[in-house]
Amino acid sequence: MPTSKDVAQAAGVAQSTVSYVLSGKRPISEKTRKKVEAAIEQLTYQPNAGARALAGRRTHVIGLVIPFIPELEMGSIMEFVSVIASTARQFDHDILLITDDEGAAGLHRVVGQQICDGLILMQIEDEDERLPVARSLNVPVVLIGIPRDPSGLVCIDADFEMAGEHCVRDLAAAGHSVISVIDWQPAVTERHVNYVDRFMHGTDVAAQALGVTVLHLPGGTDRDTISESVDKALASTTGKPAFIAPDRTIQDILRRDLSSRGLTLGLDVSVIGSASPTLAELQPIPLSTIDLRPAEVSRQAVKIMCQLLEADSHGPHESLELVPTVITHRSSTLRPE
Amino acid sequence: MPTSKDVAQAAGVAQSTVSYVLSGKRPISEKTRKKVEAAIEQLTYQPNAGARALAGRRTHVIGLVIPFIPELEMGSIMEFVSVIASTARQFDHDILLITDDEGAAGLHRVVGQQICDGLILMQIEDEDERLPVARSLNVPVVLIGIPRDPSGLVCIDADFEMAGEHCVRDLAAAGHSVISVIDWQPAVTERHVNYVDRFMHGTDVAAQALGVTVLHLPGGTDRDTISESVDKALASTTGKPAFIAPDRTIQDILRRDLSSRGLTLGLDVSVIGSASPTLAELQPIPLSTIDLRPAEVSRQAVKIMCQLLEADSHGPHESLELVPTVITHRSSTLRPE
DNA sequence: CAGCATCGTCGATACGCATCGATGATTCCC
DNA sequence: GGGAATCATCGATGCGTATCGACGATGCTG
Repeated sequence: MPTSKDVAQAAGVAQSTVSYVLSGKRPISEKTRKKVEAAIEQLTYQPNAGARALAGRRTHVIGLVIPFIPELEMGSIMEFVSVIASTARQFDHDILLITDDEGAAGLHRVVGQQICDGLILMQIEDEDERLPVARSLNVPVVLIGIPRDPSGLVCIDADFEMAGEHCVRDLAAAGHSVISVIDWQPAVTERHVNYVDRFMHGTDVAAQALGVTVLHLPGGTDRDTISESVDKALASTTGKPAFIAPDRTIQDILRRDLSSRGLTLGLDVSVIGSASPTLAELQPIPLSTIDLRPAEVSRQAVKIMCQLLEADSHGPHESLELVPTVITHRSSTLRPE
Repeated sequence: MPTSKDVAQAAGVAQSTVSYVLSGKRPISEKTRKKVEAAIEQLTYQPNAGARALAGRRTHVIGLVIPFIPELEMGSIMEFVSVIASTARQFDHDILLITDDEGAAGLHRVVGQQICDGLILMQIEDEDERLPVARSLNVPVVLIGIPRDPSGLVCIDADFEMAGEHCVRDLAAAGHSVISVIDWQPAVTERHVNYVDRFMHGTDVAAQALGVTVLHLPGGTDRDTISESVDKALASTTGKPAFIAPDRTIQDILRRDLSSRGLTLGLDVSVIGSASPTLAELQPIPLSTIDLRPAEVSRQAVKIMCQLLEADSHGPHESLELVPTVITHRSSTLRPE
């Protein structure tokens, strides 16, 4: 592997000059720059990351802490991971994967060994054991999700409250006076991620404002739970029923349950679910969805991280950003009157 | 951050002694070791990764190249990623994420900058453009998947041929004389990953050996394609029909199609699909599955990589490992006679 | 044309660790 | 009990880059 010294020699300049050509931190004459660039090209020189980190005190690596095999929702997690990684590259950084089975020790490790310049944490719980660590580390930390006490932390998430509001508003506009919200599955609610509460709160706020009724019903991944919830919903509804099922697994089960009762989506009943546009279109009856913008949340998370890194701010920061959600009408909801 | 020099000072020894205590590459007296370990503990010393990489010419990082948002199968990819990351930790390595939108240039980059000691590539296609690069890099590369020409490469994958064979054998044993194999969805087959061919070949081999008939039918993510395939299958079957649907998306559609025709799984018709045990059990009729062992494939990939790294073998290697698949009977297949 | 600021480049040093050769301290054997 | 072999430790050096101070060259001002 060629070093910057080799490049310097080939270009007939000092090693430091090569460094300055690369960083642009000092003026270099056009002539010298050309010579150096030619030498770099010819030797296919690439700076050594270890040496750069050692001398420059910057690794250009961001640690991403991913949840430990939650067995469910792997697909949506992958979307975050994938977008985070490619966005990081746009900011000239790489992503190091840290699995959550290392726990808080993992955070201390990568920061202590200076493998990473900063950390992005996913799947933040209400009372997350990683929070005290996040606050005490002297590197920037960005949370995807919002804990109960976000003080001293930098958080970003989809605006679940807005999402809940939008769903109710739209269904109310379509003429529904009773709207049933199916909860996320137990595996999610047990994890005490508070986006569930935020979503529910949004539905309540909208309901109150519009004078419609919102029913909160239990979710589950078995048919029976959903079936019971649908029973309850139908029993308390006069007029055509409406459902909001933000959990992807549940919306599948719900749709099947409704059609087995002979109810046609978009005709006898409205359903708003959550899915990528592609998947939503693929359904026999294209699904109206609330898009929680995972890609945009991921991009913002990386962007915020890189801003913090640039600001070189070791002191604690605090901010909270909510990404607006988008509701899309397809065929599974009644048309507004 | 404390350095090994600080530790040495605190313990009253030379810096090199601290290094030897940590690496164990030279004998150290019990007494000295204790002193050094105490100092490390007290200062919460952690070696600087950059310096270590620079001096030791080893980063302890493995690059993982993940496919670029294929929009489908994200869930299963995440399972690979997750297991690879935690297995790597067991071998004292970390995982750096490289998204495939960087293409071959990304490989050159991470190797050239010496960010990684080796690379694991996923989702290998028959004629993958990354193969020439993989062969020419002077770091170990492990492929998950098998290209058309695996010469000079280290490959690992599930034994799809065995999987195909097993499925047919089991259905034949259950009394089926005509067995329909539904192809993967076009999004997969268009990618020219050859596990599809290997699986199909396995089914043919078993069919020939057992004297049963195997029908290969097109797959798709829309109802109509599957429905047509089922029509064809039923038309050519005397006795009870049997289906093999290794594509996860397709098996869902297939199951629904069959029940809409009034056929009960495990009673009127056999279906073998592919799913994690958890998901398979969750179905209304628990699904008999062929397990393609993604976790085991991931573990092996990391293990092989670490062996190559240990052997310090820069020269090209060549090997091919197939992980045995496991077939599990649940209720969606007829019982053997 | 002397004096001074500006520009472009160089040499030296630091970053933190691994490793090699050397050196003193022990132990062993005849 | 003296020389060889072994053991435990130290000091010095190198890994490749970033950065700082210094310095010669150039341009400008009065």
